[in-house]
Amino acid sequence: MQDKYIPADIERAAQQHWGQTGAARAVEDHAKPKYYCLSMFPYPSGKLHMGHVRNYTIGDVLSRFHAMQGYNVLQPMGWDAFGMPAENAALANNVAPAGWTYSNIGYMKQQLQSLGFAIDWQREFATCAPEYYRWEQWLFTRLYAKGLVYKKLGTVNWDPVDHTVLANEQVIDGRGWRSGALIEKREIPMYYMKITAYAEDLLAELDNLNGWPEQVRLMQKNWIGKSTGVRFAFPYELDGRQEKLWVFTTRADTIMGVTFVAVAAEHPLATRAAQDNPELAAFITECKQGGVAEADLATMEKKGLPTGLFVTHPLTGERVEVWVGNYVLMSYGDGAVMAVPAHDERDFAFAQKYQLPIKQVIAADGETFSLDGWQEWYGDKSRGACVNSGRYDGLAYAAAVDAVATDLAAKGLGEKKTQFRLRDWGISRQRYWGCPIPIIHCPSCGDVPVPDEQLPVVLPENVEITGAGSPLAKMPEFYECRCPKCGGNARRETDTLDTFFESSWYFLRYACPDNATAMVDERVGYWCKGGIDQYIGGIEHAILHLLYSRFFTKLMRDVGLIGDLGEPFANLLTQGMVVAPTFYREGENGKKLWINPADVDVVTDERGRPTGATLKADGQPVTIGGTEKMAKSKNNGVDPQALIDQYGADTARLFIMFAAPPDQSLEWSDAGVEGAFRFLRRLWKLVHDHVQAGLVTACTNNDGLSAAQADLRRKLHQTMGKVADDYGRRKQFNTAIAAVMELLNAYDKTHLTDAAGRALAQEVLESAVLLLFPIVPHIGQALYGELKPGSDACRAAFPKVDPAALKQDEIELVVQVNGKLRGAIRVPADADKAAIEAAALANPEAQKFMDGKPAKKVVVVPGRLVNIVV
RNA sequence: GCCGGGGUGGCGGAAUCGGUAGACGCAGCGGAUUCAAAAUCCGCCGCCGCAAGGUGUAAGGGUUCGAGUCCCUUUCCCGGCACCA
Repeated sequence: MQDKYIPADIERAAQQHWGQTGAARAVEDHAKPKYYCLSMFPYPSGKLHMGHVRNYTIGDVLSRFHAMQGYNVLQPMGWDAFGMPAENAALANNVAPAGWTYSNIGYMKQQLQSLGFAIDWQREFATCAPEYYRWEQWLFTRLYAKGLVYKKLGTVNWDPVDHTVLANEQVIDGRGWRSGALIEKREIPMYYMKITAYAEDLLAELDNLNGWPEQVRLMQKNWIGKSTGVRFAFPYELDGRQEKLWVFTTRADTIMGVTFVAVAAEHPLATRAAQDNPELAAFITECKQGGVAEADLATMEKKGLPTGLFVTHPLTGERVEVWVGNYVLMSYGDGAVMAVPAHDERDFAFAQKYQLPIKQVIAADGETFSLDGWQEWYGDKSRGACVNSGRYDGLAYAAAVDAVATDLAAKGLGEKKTQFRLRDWGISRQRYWGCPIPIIHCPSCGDVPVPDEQLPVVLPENVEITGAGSPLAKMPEFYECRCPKCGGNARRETDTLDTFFESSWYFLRYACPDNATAMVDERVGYWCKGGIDQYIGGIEHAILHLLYSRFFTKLMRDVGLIGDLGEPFANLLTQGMVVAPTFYREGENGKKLWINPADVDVVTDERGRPTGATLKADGQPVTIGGTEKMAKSKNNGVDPQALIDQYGADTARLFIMFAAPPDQSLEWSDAGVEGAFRFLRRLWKLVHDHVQAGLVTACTNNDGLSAAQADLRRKLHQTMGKVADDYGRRKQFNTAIAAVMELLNAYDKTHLTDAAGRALAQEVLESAVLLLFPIVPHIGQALYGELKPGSDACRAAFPKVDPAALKQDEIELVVQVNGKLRGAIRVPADADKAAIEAAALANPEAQKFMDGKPAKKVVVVPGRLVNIVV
């Protein structure tokens, strides 16, 4: 056996061995329980980042652990290959998006392989391949036929200089990222998926997702946002016609406090009023400035302007003024809201700003209403009852809502309604590098889906990217076509699909990536039965990707593609972000140039806090930004390759698993990598020294062991139990590693040179190597082969606890006086409460702090402590 | 702004069901080994205090025999907000 741990050699050998034995190949086998372990597939951005290493190491640990437990494991990998960065790279470096993407895939695949993940590479695919995306085009046409895909106007960010639609990410402080132009909202026709038709289902099934973190279920629940309220109308007469202005409210109990209504700038009433009101027209134009991101809309200053139009209060008959408010969203509900300034915080601020009337209609016991400032209780529907509300006076929330709804219904002006915050999913993108939408626009037949025999609509790969408009719209050879229905000249849709489309079903395709005649087949039934056993990915996907994937599973069920699989992901582990500091300098026109942390020296004060930073290249200061998730856009990614090259894959894997529990965000620092490497070298040396002294048969019971040796064997079997629990139930790997470190510390301190000790040493080392094998498989493969010549760690079972080894005659209990730790006692493991109490009271340390006073109470916590209260 | 999560030594973190705060590791300090260095090994290591002891889990309050853990308030940081993936 080599006396030195040389990672490069053993990692090459181990990977070669796994390749030759097909160790990671997954084949359907009904004799074994299956374990489908899925990690979110990467976007091929160029090279792996730390988040990938973390994500895929977690997946590999769980895969290998379950394989050792006897499961038939599938761990696939692929590429989420469509997306905006490829177009940006094309612009910046004058390379074709396809070529750029495929070369990134090549590099990143080799990086993943060098990390030794047990991935079944035969199932690999990239979503930009026509063999993949043809099936989503096929599905699109089915959904279109069912009305689950439809067309309507949607609002986008429009760059008036580059004449192009921008993503929210490309709008910075209201300006286009390249042109610097002020962004405008623009309405264009887009295709939408009717996810709202499944809102009730998507909400209800959250309750059954016991394998999901509570926080993710809660976020999805709030995102779907079911609320029950009342949809009702304010009648009005305009241009000689009787009309109705519809609004939705969850606070119908406050309807008598309505002092104005507010509509969105895009609302037809606002458009009509602006016709003869130049000031209002100017305000509406102003409202159209800026991007469409909700965070921007919600944080901007609330502004409004009266339209000069009035509507009639449906219950009081009073005239109510209509305002245009920049905070009212056309996309939510009817694009109009009733305003009750007394009982809605936003309306309160708005009314104060514009001196609009505020009418109190709810009173709570012991509280005084005042216009001096907003108080929490004004808007609390769980408190108080109606006042100043005529026949509703004295009614509390629920009763008042019922009474108001009944009265509105009697007048034909409203009814109770369930509303969702969830909106339909806009899937059209005015971009090149995506899956073409399979629609043909015919002047006489309208929108016609592309027939199956003409699928796939292949995305041309050699195009010129200019950053202004979609390249496809400039390619007649792409868009000129014949109508499938009438055969006349027609134009192909040039928009592409949102890339979330690809990632909403890829996990099913892994079961049957080679099927050229169908989207999915019966193998999905084997691997996905009861849901994918473990899904692992970043917490940033907690809402959109996971919700869309759940939605797609239901769509595919309803199109008859798969049986009722239920939810796609039975167990979900949301890993925390790998975050790193950001650094930048401001270029011309205030544009931020992001600088990689590796190129920066941070200056800290004596307490270790950063006080400034300089660029290594020129020694000049750079600005310190926030600590954010590692991302290309902020250039704060740390390349794991240097780590792998210097220390090997096992050290990289061990270090990132040891640094923090998986669901916690991890602030990147490479301090401590050395320690991970040192631990592996120490493990190597322990095994080496033992092997040099001669292999023996591992001990299987406590016969002949000294007391100290029995302690070590107990520690070993406790550790086995702890590590299995950490891997299997808790999914907390840092504590599993710490437990094995403790075990080896104890091993070092125990005298093991006699025959019984040597057998115990063999047992400890064999077990420790297998306990760590899921995390550091290369060194595990090598060391297990040395400890048991001719064996293969890949086929070894996970160590099993011997209950006999855990037995203990005497235990130690802590003694507290008034909750403060004062001493310790040793008692027989089976001592009863009275005996423990007596021993604790007799403890000299305890007596000292009892100060001669009698015990008022003695609390005995079995196996832990005794608390004496005086 | 709204929704979700988090804050524990110099640092990463542990404490799993309300029961010994700081496991394990990093950094640091002292020592052994060495011609020297690297590597390795042994010891120390929250803060105050000579010690006895006191004190300490973002801040403030509460519940409890007992609170890092439960409740309330405040504060800072992170993720998401529908066209980044």
